[in-house]
Amino acid sequence: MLKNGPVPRYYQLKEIIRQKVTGGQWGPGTPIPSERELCEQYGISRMTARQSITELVNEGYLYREQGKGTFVAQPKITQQLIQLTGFTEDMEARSKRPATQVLNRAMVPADAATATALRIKPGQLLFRVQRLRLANDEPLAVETSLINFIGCEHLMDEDLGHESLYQLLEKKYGQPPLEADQELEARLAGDEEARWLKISRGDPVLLIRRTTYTDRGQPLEFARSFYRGDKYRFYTRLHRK
Amino acid sequence: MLKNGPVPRYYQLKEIIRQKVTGGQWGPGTPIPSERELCEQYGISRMTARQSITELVNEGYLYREQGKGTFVAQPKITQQLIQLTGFTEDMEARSKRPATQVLNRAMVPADAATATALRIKPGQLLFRVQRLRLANDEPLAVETSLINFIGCEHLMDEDLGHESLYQLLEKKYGQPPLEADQELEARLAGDEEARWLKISRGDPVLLIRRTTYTDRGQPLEFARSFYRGDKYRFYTRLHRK
DNA sequence: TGGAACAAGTGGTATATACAACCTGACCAG
DNA sequence: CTGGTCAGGTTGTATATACCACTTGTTCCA
Repeated sequence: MLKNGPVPRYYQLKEIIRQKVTGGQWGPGTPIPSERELCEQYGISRMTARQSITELVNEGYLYREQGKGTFVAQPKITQQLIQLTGFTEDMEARSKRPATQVLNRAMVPADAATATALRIKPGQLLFRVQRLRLANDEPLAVETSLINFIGCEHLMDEDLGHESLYQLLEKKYGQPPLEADQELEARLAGDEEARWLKISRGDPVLLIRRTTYTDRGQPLEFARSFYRGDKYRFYTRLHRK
Repeated sequence: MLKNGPVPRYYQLKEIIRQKVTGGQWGPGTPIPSERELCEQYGISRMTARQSITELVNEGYLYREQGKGTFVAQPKITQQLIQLTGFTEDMEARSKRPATQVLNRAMVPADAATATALRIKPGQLLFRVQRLRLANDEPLAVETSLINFIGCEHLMDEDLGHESLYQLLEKKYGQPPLEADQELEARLAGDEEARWLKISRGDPVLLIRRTTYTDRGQPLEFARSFYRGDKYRFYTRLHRK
């Protein structure tokens, strides 16, 4: 019997089911209890149980077959790695020790490419920070972020060597990053990248351009990163239709 | 007033709203009619209207704010390009003329890495096809696909130079690809890739490893592709939480 | 003038109910 | 043995209703 409290019932049930799936209690391919059974077991209505299941289906944990039932999906390999994360969270998911070195920061006017990505007029003042990213004390990437929101100039006073930019944006500035579009490209390292990443000119690097959006779909950040090709792989998941 | 017919009402309303959003009739940031207004306008219940809106929110067209309303989101740049597509569909979305040249095909036993990706035992017979992919008559990628499902040996008889592998799997073999996990890595071209792609050894290439799953989460295909770094960018979208 | 209280609007959660569409197995007639 | 029908299970769609949580504007009192 689920309790009426601060946590919605559909969410309580969702977590119970997710536990059984990720905990291996219900293996891949096995049918979960039918919607009507769940109603009765947990003393909730069918529509509520359906909401729990629907969200888990959208998240890829379950799949439905009309007339037959709802089943546990095969777990995906990259389940953990396709979320929008800052560098710090990304490294922790890969069990590496992250570190950051701020190379420089300034308020700068937007150039044409940046203005297009952020959907603003060229020349508008943005906060720019360039950071060297390390994993287990080795340079892994060099990243240039441009941030645009009302009040972004206060970022000049933050300690971005130790505080997560995304955490700051969310908790302190009320600008939670929700989604990002990314473009990936294979390149050869130029002199500048090679120097920072401690590799040779002509070594392979992964160039990632990222535009980050808030929950309103408003562009918040445009970033350009060079990752060492020999030390970094990018994971993603694609969906049909 | 929505009709009761083969198309569900929630889906009819969903398409109506999507049209107004993508057609520019409702610009970004503008509020759409409230759920209660939509009920009345279209003669449906609130839960039905909610289902339409919920799906559009999940697809990124709208966003909700409790107590305020539902609004049109800013359109994303890569909206078209982040779906799971075969090479042919991918090129069409980029307005390039795709072509394919089958280099070889065979039934081969799975090696260790492939067996892990496809979750099968090493040594199991798989269908393998290696194809050169061209865009506007220029070599763009060389791709090796390994396919595993019961009956995959019949693929030996198909004309994969002109027929889409994904279309075949879906329409003729009842194995619709639904999702894929991908790994991307920047590399330097080796002699073999360089020869096929008409580039030089040491030029940058994007190595993509892809595992494709059916709607049951069953691994269906494991593919390894080398894309010319100077002619191809990969797009993706990330979500928080 | 300031602030508290209230009302009306929004989306969020939840219930109870009904029928349609689809799948499976059991049963029966030919 | 084959094929059709039917019953009983499943998910899919849809309605009507209720209350909660949150936002905004107004009203009114101190």
